[in-house]
Parts: sequence; C-alpha cells; structure tokens
Amino acid sequence: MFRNVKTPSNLPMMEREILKYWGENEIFKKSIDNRENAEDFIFFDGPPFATGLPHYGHLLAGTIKDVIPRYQTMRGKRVDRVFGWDCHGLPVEYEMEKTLEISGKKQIEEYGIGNFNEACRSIVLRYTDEWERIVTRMGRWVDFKCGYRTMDLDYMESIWWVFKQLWDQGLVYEGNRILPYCPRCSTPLSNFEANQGYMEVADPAITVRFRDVENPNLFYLAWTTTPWTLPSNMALTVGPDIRYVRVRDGANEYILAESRLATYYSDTDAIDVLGVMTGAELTGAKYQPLFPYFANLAEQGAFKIIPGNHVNTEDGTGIVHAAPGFGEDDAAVAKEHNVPAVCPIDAECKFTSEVPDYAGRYVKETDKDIIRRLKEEEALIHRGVVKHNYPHCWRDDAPLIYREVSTWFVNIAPIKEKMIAANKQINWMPSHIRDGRFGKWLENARDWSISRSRYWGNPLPVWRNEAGETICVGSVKELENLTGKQISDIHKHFIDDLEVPSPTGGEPLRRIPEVLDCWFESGSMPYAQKHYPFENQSEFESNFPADFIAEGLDQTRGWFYTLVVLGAALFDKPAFSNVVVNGLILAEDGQKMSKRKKNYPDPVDVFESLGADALRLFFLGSPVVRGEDLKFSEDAVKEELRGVLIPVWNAYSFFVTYANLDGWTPAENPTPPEKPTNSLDRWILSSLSQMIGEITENMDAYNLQKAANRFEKFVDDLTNWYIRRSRRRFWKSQNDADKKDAYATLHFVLIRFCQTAAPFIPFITEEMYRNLKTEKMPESVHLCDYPACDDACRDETLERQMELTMETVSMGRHLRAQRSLRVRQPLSRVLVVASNPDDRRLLEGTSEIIAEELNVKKVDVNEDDSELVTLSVKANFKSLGPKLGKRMKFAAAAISALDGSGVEALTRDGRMSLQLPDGELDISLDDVILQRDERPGMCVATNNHLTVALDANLTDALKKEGLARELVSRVQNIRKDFAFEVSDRIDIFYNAHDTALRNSIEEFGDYIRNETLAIDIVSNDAIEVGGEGVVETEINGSSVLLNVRNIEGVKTVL
RNA sequence: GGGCGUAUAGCUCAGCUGGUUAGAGCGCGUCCCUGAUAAGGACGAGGUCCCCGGUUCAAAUCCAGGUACGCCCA
Repeated sequence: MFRNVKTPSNLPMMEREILKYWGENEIFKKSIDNRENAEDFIFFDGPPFATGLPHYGHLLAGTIKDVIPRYQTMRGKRVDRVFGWDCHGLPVEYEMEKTLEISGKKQIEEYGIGNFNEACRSIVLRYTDEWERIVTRMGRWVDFKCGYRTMDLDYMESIWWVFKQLWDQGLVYEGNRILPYCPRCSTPLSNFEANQGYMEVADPAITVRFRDVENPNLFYLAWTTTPWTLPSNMALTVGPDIRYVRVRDGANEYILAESRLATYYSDTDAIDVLGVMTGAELTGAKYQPLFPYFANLAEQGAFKIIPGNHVNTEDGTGIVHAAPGFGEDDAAVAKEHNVPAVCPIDAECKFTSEVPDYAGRYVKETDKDIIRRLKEEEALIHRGVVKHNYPHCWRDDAPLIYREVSTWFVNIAPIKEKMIAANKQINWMPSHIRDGRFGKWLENARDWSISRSRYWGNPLPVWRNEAGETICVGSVKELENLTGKQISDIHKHFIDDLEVPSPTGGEPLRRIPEVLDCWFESGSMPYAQKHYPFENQSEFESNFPADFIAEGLDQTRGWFYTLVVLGAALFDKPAFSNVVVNGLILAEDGQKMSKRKKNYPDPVDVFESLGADALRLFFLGSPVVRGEDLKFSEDAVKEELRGVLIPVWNAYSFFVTYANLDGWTPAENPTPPEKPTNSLDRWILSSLSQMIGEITENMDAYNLQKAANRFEKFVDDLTNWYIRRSRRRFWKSQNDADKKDAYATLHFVLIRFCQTAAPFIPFITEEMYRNLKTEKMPESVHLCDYPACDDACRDETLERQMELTMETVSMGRHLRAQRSLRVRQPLSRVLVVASNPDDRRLLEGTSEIIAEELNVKKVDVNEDDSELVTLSVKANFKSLGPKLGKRMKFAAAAISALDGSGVEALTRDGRMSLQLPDGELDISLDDVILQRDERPGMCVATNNHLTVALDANLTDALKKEGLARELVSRVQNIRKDFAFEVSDRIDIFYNAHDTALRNSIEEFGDYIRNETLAIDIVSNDAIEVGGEGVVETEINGSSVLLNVRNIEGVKTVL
C-alpha cells in the first residue's frame, strides 16, 4: 500500500516536513558519505558578508550552487560543500561605528583598537543563524558547521602564506596612488566602491588667474571645482593641440582656449585678440604660485606649463590646474614632466601644518575662505556653481576626496599573461563573459591595491624599521620564532606591539599599520579554507582548481577576479574550471529591489505561500542563470506550480489512488514492463528517455535554463496524453496484463521523473519518491544515482506516430468546433489522408485512439486527398537556392505560377521542365513544397502533411447514442458534486419527458450503468424539482430531473 | 566617454549552423471537454522580429552605423 495522497496538496507544509526528515536522518551527510571513494567534484563557495540577511540575489546564487552539486552527487561524484563567511572589512567596522556611535579613525583609536576589533568580532556572526535557516529552507544543502570564517587563525595564517608567496615573487610593492578616499572612514575605497555612491551635487566652480613669471601683466586662466586643491597647485596643464588665444583685458592680458572665449566674454567681437597659439607652444612657460606654502618647489620643477592629453574644452578654460597630489591625470602628467607632488592633508583630510593658514580644517570647508582670499588678492576671475555627479562614500555619504595615498599593491604586469592564459581555460556560462566582460577587464587590469588603513582585517605581515630593513612573515610559527612570543591570534591588536629584532643589530622592526582588503581574503579562499599549506596539502592539491563556482555578474571585478589573480600568481592555473554567472534580480516593476519602496515580497513569505521548489524552478528556468536581468514576479513563480508541480503531483495522486484501490504493489526493483503491448506505455517510456537525455546533456553543459524548462513538456506528455489516454486501463475491472503494464509503467515513470528532477525541485520529488519507492531502494531520492538515458527505450518511430496522432486529433477537434459538433456526439467517420506511406501506416496503428478521441465510429486512412484539398506549389528555397543563385527569383515565380494541371504533372512525373526568362530549368519534386488548401464547403482541415476530413452527417442512431453520453456526463458531474468516492455504486432515478432520451436510456442502459457505476437506472415520474438530491438538468433542449443515490456500503470491486 | 550585454505578441520568453505561413506560456475573447487534475483542449484577436544601411538568390538570424535599456569601467 502507498500512503494516501492529499489533493490539492499543501506544498509549503510538505516542504517543511521534508526538511525535518532530511535533518533527522542526515540525508545530506549520507549523500556525501555514500560517495566515499568516488571521484571528487570540487565546489568553492564565495563568502557573503553577514551584515544583513540574505536577499533574492543570494537565494538565486544559492539555488545554482545547490542544483549543480546535487546533480553531480547523483551522477556519482563526491561533492563537499562548505559555507564561508566574510568576516572582516569595512562593512563590519561601519556597523560597529554606528553601534558604538563613534566615527572616524581618531575616535576608534581613542576607543581602543583592541576593544573595537573585539566588538567587531562579536557582531560578525550575529545573522548567521538566520542565514542558515533561510538557506536551509530554500532546500540548499551546504555544510555550515565546517564552514570557513576569514577571521579564524588558520584562515588568516594561510592568507599570510599567500601574501608571502607574492612577496617572494617580488610582486608586492608600496606605492602612492590617487584613490578615492573617504575622510570619515579614513581609508581609500576601491573604485568599485566609489562607483556605488555617485550623487548629483553642486560644487563651486571658479576661474583663477596665474601670473606669468616673465610678464607680470600676462595671466593664464584656469578653472577648478575644488578650490581647496589650489594651495597644492604644482603646474598648469594645456592640451598640446588645443588652440589658445591671448586677449587684452584692460591693462592685463589673458591666455585661454579659443573655443572657451565666449564663456568669459559676452561680446567676442569687441575682444582684442593679440595672438593665437597651440598648447604645445605654451609649454614650458613659468608662472608665480598662488600661495606661498610650496613656493620653494619651483626649484624642483613646479609652477610651469606642461602638456596633457586629458585636457579638454568642454568646460573651464582649456587650462587645467594640476594638483598632482589630488588628481590621477594630474599625477600622471606631473610625473612625466618632473613636476613634484604635495599632499598636505592628514588622514581625516584636514590640512596639515604645511598649509598653516588652514591647518586642522577639513579641506572641503576651506573652499569659501580660499575663494574669499583669492578674490582679495585679485586672482579670482569668475565664480560659479556647477552641478555634477560626484562619488560619495556608500556607507556614510561623505564626498570622496581623490588624494594620494600610500598603499600596498600587487604588481599585475608580470602575471598578466598567466591570468589571461588561465582565463582561457575557464568555461564561462554565459560564454561571452570569458572574452567579453571578464577578458577585457583582465587585459586592462591595473595593479591591485590590497591594503586598507583600517583595523578589523588581516594585518599585512610586514615588519620594518626606519633603516628600511623589511621582513615578510609567512606563518604564525615564523612570527613566534622571530619574536619569541606565543601567538594565538594575529589580529592587529595582538601583533602590532610585537617587535622583530633587526637581523643586522639595528633598530627593531615594527609592523606596518595596514590590514589586507577583504577581497584579498576571499580570493585566497581555495587555500585558506583548507589551511593550506600548513594542513591538508595533498587534499588541497588534488582539489584545485574547483570544478564549479557560481556567483553574480557583479563578481567579475570581485571574487572571480581575485580568484584568478591569485590562482595564476601562485599556481599558474585557473582557480575554477566552470562558472555559472547569474544576472541581477530586479523588482517586478523593473526597478532595483528596494527595502524602502517595498517593491518585492519577502523571500520567506514566498517559501511559505508558493514553496521553495516553485521559486527554485522559476529561477533556474529563467534567463537570470545566463547572466541576464530578471524581473521577479510572484505570478511567474505560480506559473511553475501550474505548469509542472501541480500536474505532476496530480499524476502522482492519481497513481496512488488507483494503485491502492487495486492493491497493486511494485516489484522489489521496479522496472518498466519488458515489452509492453500498449503503445502508450512504450511511448511514455520513450518520452521519458528523451527528457533524461536532454536534461543530462544540458546539465553537463551548465545550461541550467534549458534543463529546468524541459520538465514542462514531459509533464504535459504524461498528464495530458499518457494518463488521460490510459485512465480506463487503470479503472477497468479486469486485472489483466495491460492493467499491470499500465501500473508498472506509470510507477516507473514517476520514480524516474523524481530522480531526474530531484536536483531542481528537491522537496516534491523527495515526497513522491519516498512514497513510491520499494524497500530495496535508497531511502531518499537524493541518494539515488541519476537516471541514465536509456537508448533502448527510445523509439523515434513511436514518437512520430504519437505526434501524428495528436495532430490528427487536434485537427479533428478543430473541425468539430467549426461545425459546433460537441465531442460527446458520436460521428460516423473521419478520413485521414497522408501522402507519406510511413505516416499512413503509423496512423492506421493508432486509429483506435483517434476514433476514441474524436468519438467517431470509423477511421479511414487514405492516400489520395485530391477531392478534399487543392494543391499548389512554391519553391523550396533551401534546395534550389544554392543551385540557382541569382536565377532563384525567376524559378520561384515560375513555380508559384504553376496551375492545377502543372502541379498534377509534376507530382505525377516527379519532375518537369520550366521556361525561365534566361533559359530552361529542370526541377524535381524535391525542389518544390506542396501546399494544400481545403476545398470550400468540405469539413476538412490540413496542415500540409496531413489532411483530416470529418463526416458531419448525423443519423438517428448517432443522435441517440449522443443522448446517452450526455446523460452519463450529467451523472458523473453529480457524483463529483456530491463528493462520492470514485468506487461508490449508485442508483439513478430519472424523470424525463423527451421520448428520444427515454429511448436512448433504454437502448444504452448497459453502457450508462457501466460508465457511472450505477446498479439501476430507473424512470420515476415522482421525482420533483426541489426533492432531496434531485438535480434538474437539460439535455438537448429538454428538461431532465435526476436523482442519483449513493448505495451505502456498496463499492465496486476492481 | 569606453567596454560588455539585451531589444521578437499586451506580459514573460523560445527561435540550432541564414531558407520564405516567426513559436510557447500567461493574459484577453468565443466555444468545447472532464470522475487524475488549484485542470485540459480548440479557435480568435494581437508582430514594420528596435531603426538605418550593407553582404546574399534569400536576413529575426551575418556585418557596419545608430537608438533605447541594464551592468561595469572612466
């Protein structure tokens, strides 16, 4: 006996019970232990920050990270899956600053770095329970217990090892770079971070004049939106090819770009232009500094005009004020022309004592004073405001300051070729990312900035002294040996006080203050999660690179990149072989999902209303698994229910219902019947094999979308053809071979379906499987082997046969609809015409199905449809095109022009000769496509390879039978409305005046009783409208009263 | 400004290496069927396959340019 199945089902509740079962029986663990000696399939999991709860992006990536490992497990691999947590970094520090109500490095240091770091440590894992709950609820199997954490000593030590590898290769250097820098966080941001915070702001835009050294009446006009950088001005940059003019203005002369004149002078005609020159000609001229602070740097090459290709004339004066300490372009041209750089601001972007007038003040706040001073000194020419997009810190909205910072870099140039070569070996899904977005990024990769001037991170293991002696430490042991101290934690507050004696007896070495950027930590995950090389050496080496990873498109510059850099630098290998890149999930309105706008439903609510299976299938079948955007829609998730989950559940429920009624039990090792006589059985087994083959193929190619969408077609085949066609086989009373075949087939097909779909929809398949399986089979569907595509079960001729049959039936129904002939009304005959003899043979084989589906007495299959349709032809472009080339147009016209006799001659002889304007052309039957058109007035439909004609004549006998079928239909509906059991026996009492109907009941009494499980059908004129259990209905325009009574305790015996 | 991607029915998306009636699901309308089914079926309306050139006998498909949207970079 199978456990009885509830329909409709409550899928979310069922899912929760499955979760309980998995938990109590450790199925996940068993699925790995089962494959103890099997080949490994290596999966790396990218660590999320746990500063918030998982959103759809995480659930989507999580679904992909689940379906592939589940699939590979069933394919016989051992797939370890451990979770990871990104514990360090600014997001955590920022959370902590908010909690502690402090801000900035100064306050953190006052609070105490040790206190601060321990506070960070205490909060990073606060959401992990919630994460685990949600990730588990979505059906993802991943090991949380053994998961790695980037703040653990072992993990951190491996990172030191990674760093040391780079160090020893000479790839690590300290350098100055202009980076966006947050004054509140006192740290540079990656460009990636800076990009997240562009906002439109209004900034001052001033034009100032710089006095030429040689000619005190000559000035260069420069424009800037950052007045506070003017004290750090070191040069003026001009575009070498830009035309500049020298104009008279009162007693003074100004130089600016010709095309910018109109901005500064409203009446350009009245200007006295003294000369025109290119930027190249201006180069080398010297000017007087605006401020005295760095005047002495003139000796070192400051305060001169230099050329720069970044100069444009879109705004400003065409002359750019260069502050090489605060602008990337400025820094580059300054370096090229030996202009010094200054950066007189501190960690919080306040002026240092080098600029005594503004010392201690935040630079942006000095703009006004500087402008006022310039005005007083008559250096200010124009003052305005400009609105532009400017980057802000994504955490605290502070405007970022581009400034020179000292940072540690990984030199990319020496390893770039390795990185590019590694990338070539990676299979990207979608494939265009390899040479597109990611490949282009690699080609243009710049040196990787890996340090942060922060606290809660993995310290850079570099010790040095004033004399420049430097040691890079590669392990905890090494540090212990160097310092003579026992070390249990290598966070900043544990090791910053440790001094390393100088190897030459000089000053002791102290650690540099920076910590590593958390991207360095996540990129080191392949090594650090195994504490390589300190432990698990051979295990790591056989497990690298990963077979598979999956993350979002945003990781192109993130995790994907850092994995590739380190994999290439350390092992000259890609860190992963296959990667599925998912796109962005947007809200249904196409906007970004926004908590504030509440434009999307909570994921947990979706689990509990529609179920995780439905959500998973929705994700997996959508273009988002190919890196494209997806608009999230609850209705689309419901579609998955309607299209796959509910129909398959109903099929399952149908099977269980009848198998239990029949007392049918499967063999110990369920197999399909050896040689089922019923072609439906062979057909659904063939269809099943086809599905398994296609899904396997697509899964092996990481084409999740195609694989996930393949179930729907099979479910349609199963429910709307196989089961619908087979219903009577299950409920007929003879327990014959055909019935046994039907049960064995459906049982087998359902189990195979569960096994095939298990990685995608792990809950419903588990539930069904657990009920359908036999003692001998594995306890969980997820412990089964993935079904092999059984070619022996494929029967393409049979598939073709069924397709033809369905087409015929569909056309027949179309004809019935056209003539308003309901299917319950039997008709005498349908004629099916197929020109292909194989097709005719196949159709003859299924004529019984066609007769039943179309409710006709007789099916004739013929060759000749000339009475039903007219033939015309058109050119077969595919066959003629390559042969004819330019003559194709003539041929197409000539072929279309063939009249009835021409077509007849061609079909008769198989070939003919045509007269084209440029000569003769011989064509054969293959060179044309025959088109059929229904002859008017006939009850005919054609689709070019089939023609179906219906005999629409109704005889009295047919009408009578139609009435009986109408009555059966009414009674069945009543049974259903009254919620009788399928097997309940009934008595039917009726009151009808229509003699035709009475005669029909008389004649077809046996049929009616048989169909409705009625024991008696009795005419009873005493039945009245309103009587208990009396239903009034109408058959063919005349009223009938029916009283259907359930005979207590009497059931049919199947 | 640069790179990458996308653009096909009202909506969500298929459409293999170019081949002449461009498909599916949902939604809408009409009709039908039903004792597995919170279903199913038939028919209908709805398309300048984003635009403009080019290659070709033939372009939704290939190439160049453009437009819009998205992501990334500057």
